[in-house]
Amino acid sequence: MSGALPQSDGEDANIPASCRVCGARRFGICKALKSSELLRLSASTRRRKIEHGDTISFEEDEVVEYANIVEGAVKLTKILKDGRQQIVGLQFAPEFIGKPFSEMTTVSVEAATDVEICVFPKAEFERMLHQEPNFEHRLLEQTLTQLDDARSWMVTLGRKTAQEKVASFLVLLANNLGRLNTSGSNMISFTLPLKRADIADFLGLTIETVSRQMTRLRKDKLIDIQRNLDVTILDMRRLKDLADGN
Amino acid sequence: MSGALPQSDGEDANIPASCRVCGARRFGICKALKSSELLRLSASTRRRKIEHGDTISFEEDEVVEYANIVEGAVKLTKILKDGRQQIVGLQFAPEFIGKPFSEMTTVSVEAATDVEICVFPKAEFERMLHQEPNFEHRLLEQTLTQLDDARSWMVTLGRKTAQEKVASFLVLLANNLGRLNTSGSNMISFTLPLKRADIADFLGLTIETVSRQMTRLRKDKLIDIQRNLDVTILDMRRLKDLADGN
DNA sequence: CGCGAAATTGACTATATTCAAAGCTAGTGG
DNA sequence: CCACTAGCTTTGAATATAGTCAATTTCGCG
Repeated sequence: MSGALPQSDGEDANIPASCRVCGARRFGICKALKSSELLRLSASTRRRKIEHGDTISFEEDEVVEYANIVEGAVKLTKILKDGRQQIVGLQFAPEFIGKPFSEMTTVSVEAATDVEICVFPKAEFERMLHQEPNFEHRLLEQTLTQLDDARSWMVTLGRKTAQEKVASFLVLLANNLGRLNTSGSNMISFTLPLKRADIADFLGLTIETVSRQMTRLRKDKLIDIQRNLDVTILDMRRLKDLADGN
Repeated sequence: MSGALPQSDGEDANIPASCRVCGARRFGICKALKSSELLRLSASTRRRKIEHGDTISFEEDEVVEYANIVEGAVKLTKILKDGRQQIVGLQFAPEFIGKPFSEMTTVSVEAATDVEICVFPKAEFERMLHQEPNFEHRLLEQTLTQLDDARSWMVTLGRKTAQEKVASFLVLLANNLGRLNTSGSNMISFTLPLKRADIADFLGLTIETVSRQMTRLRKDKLIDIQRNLDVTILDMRRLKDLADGN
């Protein structure tokens, strides 16, 4: 059946059905795989849906599988013994989740929105990495990007004011989730994938401080918020300047 | 000549002389190279000494070469336009410096101590990565470790008090530079590779706050400091607990 | 409509910053 | 060898920013 139909995108007709619409195949690590390899890997993968708020794996869990995010956003968190928490990363489709070549994870992974992931068993994934240098190369590139992101965020955590932190957060989301507003102007809209408590944990602030800064940005006409979670950025230029400390 | 002598460590006698005593060969990315490959790579490398305080490469420089740290410690920094600065990483021998597969760097690299590095030209290094999957694998492992380190430090920056930050910094140094004190007790000593201003930039604090917390740790008999830069940790257990927020 | 969770707002407090002054330390030259 | 300087570091006092605690308001959902 698949062989008879013309492929709209001109790609190999043999790629697995579940991969065909998967962003990870086009922009994630699976891009490095040939169709035959994709087919083989997909034989041992499975899709899993995770509800918003559920934990995918706990800090210091044993590593037993890896995954690509197919849909949604996840947060990576670390906690101190007394409960203080820090979100150390937000990841969106089609990024890779997991800590290859390790026995233990060092972060908790939690679904920030409703999430769909494509799960690889540890052994099969690592075999694939070993056999296909391009695959590992791709993973290296993603890891380098994540390292860059982490270091940029360190500047936010260490050196920015509460106001600048909140602005930085909104700019980050706009870049990852933002859609041009239907009104046709250059306003950008998105739905917050995190509640205030999580935003606070991401920014190293308290809920109250986040709330106050949001209010201030609203009063300054940089953003608009509807029902606590739908954000419209009214002036991206000024918001970016604020985020960058100008 | 080299062939006639028995090798004390039983290793291939053909490794380049400069690599023979280099920590990167045993613990860094060069560990992944066979002696023939090491020989080839070393043909295009050169050693360079950099004085404490000198900048090795600037943020947003074009990437033209990579390097291994042979001796000493370097700091990776990012700055905001108004001059606020954040150190986003400290690296010690035999770690790798550089941003592979990129046009531009995203951090400044500066010698924290007097430093010796082993420089690879961009093209040759990337060719080696491409030809030798083990080499790239090793780089991936180092990058994953750096990502982990960065994320751990994000907790320090976002969620710890000034006191805990300074304790965390001292524990970090003890792990990387510490030597058991000559007195034979379980005290650990090292020389600070950073002055107060840099420590402040690493911890997201001011000079004065760092100084006050150091004084407090000294008064609490957790550490001792001689001549502003020689630190002895008197009670590692308590210092670690403090750093971890217990 | 009414309930519980989440977010906002207000008043007060604490922690770290800022500004200012004085103390060390290492290196230089008399 | 000592005095002097320049650059760091420490210390102190006042201030500001974000945190804490508490009260309301808003939102989402049965």
